[in-house]
Amino acid sequence: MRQASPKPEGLRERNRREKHEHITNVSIRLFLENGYDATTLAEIAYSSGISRRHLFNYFDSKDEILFSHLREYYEMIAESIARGSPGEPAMEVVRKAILSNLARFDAERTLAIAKIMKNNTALQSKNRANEINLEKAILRGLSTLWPDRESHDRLLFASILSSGAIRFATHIWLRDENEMKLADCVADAFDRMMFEIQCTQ
Amino acid sequence: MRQASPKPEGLRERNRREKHEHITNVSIRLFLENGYDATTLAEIAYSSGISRRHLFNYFDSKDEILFSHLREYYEMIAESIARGSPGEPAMEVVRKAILSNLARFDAERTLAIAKIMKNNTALQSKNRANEINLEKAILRGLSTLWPDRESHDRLLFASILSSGAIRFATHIWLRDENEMKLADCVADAFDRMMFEIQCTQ
DNA sequence: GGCCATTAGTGCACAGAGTGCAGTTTAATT
DNA sequence: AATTAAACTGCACTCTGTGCACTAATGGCC
Repeated sequence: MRQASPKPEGLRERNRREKHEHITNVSIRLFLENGYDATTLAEIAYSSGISRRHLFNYFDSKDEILFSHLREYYEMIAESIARGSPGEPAMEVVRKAILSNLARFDAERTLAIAKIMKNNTALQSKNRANEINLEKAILRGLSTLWPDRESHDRLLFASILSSGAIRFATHIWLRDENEMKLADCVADAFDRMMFEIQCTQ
Repeated sequence: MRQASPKPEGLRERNRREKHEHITNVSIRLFLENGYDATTLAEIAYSSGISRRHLFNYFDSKDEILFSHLREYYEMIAESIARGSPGEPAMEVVRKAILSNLARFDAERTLAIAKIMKNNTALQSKNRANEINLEKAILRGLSTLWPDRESHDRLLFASILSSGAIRFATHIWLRDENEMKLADCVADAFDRMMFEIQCTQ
């Protein structure tokens, strides 16, 4: 182990992270006020106090402003899965990883983004496209835990089912807003699937 | 019943369909030759013998050129599911609908498009986003078959699982190109899921 | 402190996707 | 033949995203 992982985080790194956060917040506010399509990158840049050109040093695209915060969350999931117990069924490992990382899930921001996506089918599609990254992260984690090549298809299958369960849970959670806690929705969705599936490992 | 459904298909309608097909073929050829990103709509229009502006009377966007042919296929699936037997488990109805419509699935075009998407992650994402339409179509079909509101969540769950199985099947089929028939891949994927799932209906 | 490499940040010009609009041509209907 | 709707074109425009050349700020190092 080389120097563990704390990393002192330099001033520059911190500034960057904070500005990244700032731009995201400004953007979400503008999206909520005027709609996603009607908000141009020029406006976002102006309201954030930077040049339009410089936006692309923080986000690769307009969509990324909404979805990039999920990237590190997905990465955490992958790592958490990789640290799971190989004796358990794959789905159970994923379930535990999701539930144990739920505290780090930014529910408030997700709710705001869901509001922005409402009535914008193009954005919903992009959101869906982004979910492929969750599935890939799950698969990556599972493949680390069970590196043998012959189990790859089984793990792919498990990652598809898992991300399906998560999507189902999120859907219920967003629909019955505030009626259920996200953790319960996720637990229910996995329960439902685990109950119906005889996970033969 | 008013006039049934045969519809004589007027000359105009037919011309439109043929031109639609023609543009698609031209585009796929260009995409294969020069890549998706490097092929502009202006080139496609020129090679198709129409104006760039007029392309948008056939396709809403560049992506649509690749994905629109799936639209009517998905619609067939939905109708086929809606005609299923309500006594069977939902997953079984979907499985039968997929398998019985497989002859109408344009495998050749799908292979070409898969080739185009290879090494283009943005396009893969868009492809993934498009799959939400299959899931919606499945859910639509199932909801027609079981219109009672209280089973909606169960049907949503089934549509997520089904489209997951289809995606798994397609993945295997594309990976082991020509090694297995698509029908077998689909059957296997559903078998696998139906075997592992105790479909309690 | 002063030098230096790196990173933050700007401005400009450009390409390509997609839209609105005003207009012309073509084809089906009566 | 006249009418009407659809096919089709051209133009000007907006917005996203990129390449490039450039300046400003910052951290490390002597």
